[in-house]
Amino acid sequence: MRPDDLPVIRELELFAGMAGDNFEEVMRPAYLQRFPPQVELIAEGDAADFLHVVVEGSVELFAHDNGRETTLAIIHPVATFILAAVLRDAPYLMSARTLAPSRILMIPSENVRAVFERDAEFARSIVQELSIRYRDMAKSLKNQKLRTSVERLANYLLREYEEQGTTGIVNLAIDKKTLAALLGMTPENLSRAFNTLAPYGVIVDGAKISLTKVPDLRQLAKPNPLTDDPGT
Amino acid sequence: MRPDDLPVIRELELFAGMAGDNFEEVMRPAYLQRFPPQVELIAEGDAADFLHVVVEGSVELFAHDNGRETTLAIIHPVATFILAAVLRDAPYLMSARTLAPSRILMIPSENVRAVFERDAEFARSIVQELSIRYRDMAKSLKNQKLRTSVERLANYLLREYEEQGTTGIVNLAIDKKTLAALLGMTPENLSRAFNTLAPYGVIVDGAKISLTKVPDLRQLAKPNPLTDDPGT
DNA sequence: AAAGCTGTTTGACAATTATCAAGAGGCCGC
DNA sequence: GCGGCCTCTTGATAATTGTCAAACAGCTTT
Repeated sequence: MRPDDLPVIRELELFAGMAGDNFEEVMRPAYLQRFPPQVELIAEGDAADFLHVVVEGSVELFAHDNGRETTLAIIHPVATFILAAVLRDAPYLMSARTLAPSRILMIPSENVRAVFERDAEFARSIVQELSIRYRDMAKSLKNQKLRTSVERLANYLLREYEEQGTTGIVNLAIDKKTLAALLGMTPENLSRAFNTLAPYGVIVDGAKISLTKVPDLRQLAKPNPLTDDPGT
Repeated sequence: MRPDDLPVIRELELFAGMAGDNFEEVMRPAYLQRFPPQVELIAEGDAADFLHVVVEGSVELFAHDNGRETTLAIIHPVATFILAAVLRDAPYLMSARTLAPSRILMIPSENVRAVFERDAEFARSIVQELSIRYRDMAKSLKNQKLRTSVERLANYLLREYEEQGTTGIVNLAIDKKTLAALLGMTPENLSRAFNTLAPYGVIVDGAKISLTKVPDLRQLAKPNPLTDDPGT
């Protein structure tokens, strides 16, 4: 592991409060690895041997059932994934693959659990992280059950619009195919959903989306903090 | 609170391991209240002032968006709900209403958080509970995104079949209307989904469902522990 | 430049799901 | 008993979403 990576990880809310010694102990057996895109890091059903941290790049969490596949979340640096499986020592419910060239920190689960047992501050952080993740998952379920595909796309665009600084341009960081899976629709339908949004000022040019009538779009999307705001 | 209620609550995995003094402290300011059916206990957006425990009866967690409503979970005794909001001191993402006459224990959030800070065993239990809830939510999302409504119904019936002791009879504990909302469909469609399952040995008589061809039903439903098994 | 590949888009069509309207059946109060 | 109310079901229809096939653009490889 590069020495200049540690501080970045230390800044992660999950690790920020823990005692120095314990941080050392968690990190000593960890290793940081570089992966090309489209590498499957974990597969659903596998034992949760490592807590993963996306240090650089991005990771897609997806799952299968019935021969179908869907995307459940996209993880951007710096964040952990599959924390719940690690804490319960249970099989992963999702698979994960890199979307971009990525550097992934892998911490053996037993070390995470060991330090959790004796570092109260770390335990507190874990609870906060888990609560956020639970709530994000609840929001995703509401989004999926209560909205049509066009509404989901509209709200996604508005969220990205805010996160990317409310310039009129939203850059899609992921493939349209992956976006379709994340939004719970087929790529064909995503394409049509973009067309449906054209009268609301949504202009598509590859991965570059212009939003020229944000108020109109907002009226259609009816964004709701209790469904949309991530990380609260 | 009745004296004979405390032991039941103490048995809850969440409270089982905590020190006696701390259990006292959490319970002293708590109160146990009786509610008739269809009482709204909390509303989404409200501040999380109390951790709720269903001691008797049952509670539906539901949410709104866009004028539509959906059911996210049904809570049976003895279990907590809205733990994540309490821990984060954040607004509830879901509303809750009693389905049956119920007794609900309400513990002030600050007491939960206070004891969490100093009882390591309690903290451990909270992490386990949160992890389970997170994973249940992830399973619900997979269920919703990867399956058709008929498949969701078939898997629901098979889960109830197992939980109710694999006699050929499954008793629906909830309204068909509520079941429809839980499974993410309209009541009309639930009715039709039952008809679709008739050739697979599903015979409906009010709330009493007979399953006469479980292997056939299983072949249709293709149940998957990573989507269906609750509480793991 | 041609061929092949991937991602995306479009069209035609089918399956799924929702909506609206109406009716059947059970339950309760009067 | 009767009417009203509720849940549930059924039918007709519409909206939404998915599937299949084809075409195209942007790439890279040869």
